[in-house]
Amino acid sequence: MKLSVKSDYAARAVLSLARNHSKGRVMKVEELAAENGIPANYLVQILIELKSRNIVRSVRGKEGGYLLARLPSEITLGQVLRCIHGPIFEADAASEPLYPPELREAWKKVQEGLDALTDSIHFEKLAEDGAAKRSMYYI
Amino acid sequence: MKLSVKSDYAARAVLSLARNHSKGRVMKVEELAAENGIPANYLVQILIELKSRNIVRSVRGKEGGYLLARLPSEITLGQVLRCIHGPIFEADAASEPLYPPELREAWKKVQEGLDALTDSIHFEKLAEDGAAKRSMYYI
DNA sequence: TCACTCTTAACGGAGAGTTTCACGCCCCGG
DNA sequence: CCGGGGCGTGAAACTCTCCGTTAAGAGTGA
Repeated sequence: MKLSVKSDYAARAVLSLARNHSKGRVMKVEELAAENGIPANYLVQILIELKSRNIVRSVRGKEGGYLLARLPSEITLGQVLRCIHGPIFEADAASEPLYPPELREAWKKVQEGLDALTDSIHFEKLAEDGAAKRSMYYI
Repeated sequence: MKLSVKSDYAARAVLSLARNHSKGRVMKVEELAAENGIPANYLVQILIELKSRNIVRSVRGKEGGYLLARLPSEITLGQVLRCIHGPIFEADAASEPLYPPELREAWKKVQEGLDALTDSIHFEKLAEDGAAKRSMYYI
């Protein structure tokens, strides 16, 4: 099972926005794309999905761009992943009537555990970690 | 992110084998396939992968078939998933030099957590749960 | 030898994921 | 009020993995 590029792009974009959140600066799509090596036109679609889930916010017109819709401490990796991929561990065959119930429960348990795990990682911490690591080079 | 049918098939097949493990009975591919609604010819490929990872064992010739290679208590859902899918949460872009290290670590943390979670579910328990649930209908 | 089973490799359709393109819309400054 | 610079949206093209099928090979017991 591979983490799709799309959710990786989404996570990187949100991280970039989290870094600039304290400055209150809006970031253009081009900026986000160049900074993370993401195709700009693809990133637009991702940002729209993130916006519909109230993770980012957009400002139109000249001087427009994107910023976080909420505090970095309120945005988790799990929210971003579920926004892009829906339920993270979904066995669609599990709805069949003759499907072994014990397995269905096992999948559900994994799903819930994964949700809890990814929701424990929020972007405030990620942005801080990145800043700390980067500042070490200046000591 | 969807659980692929392939790993679902694998889990169901191993579960069937776990149920019959105490009886020491071998199961033919056709049997496993019919019992779980899996295309037989596809299941063969899955069983071969499971065999190469020492999860199941095969007996050739007439009266041949498949059985577990180890005790049901020693086989976990995580082993089956990793056998089919490799590392469960792999961000291949994470090896790029300019990739944010804090994100790379976050993915790693998720991966390790998921491995621990899926390895905590072994097939002995699953088979018991299924048997208990089925016996309730006979009370 | 024959019947039965697993073993292995190769093929192709279907569908999702990725990327690009074109055009419409909205807001601000002049 | 109008035009440029940004976002918004949908659709087409392309790639690639997944899923399933087919067919020929090889081991085992009767």
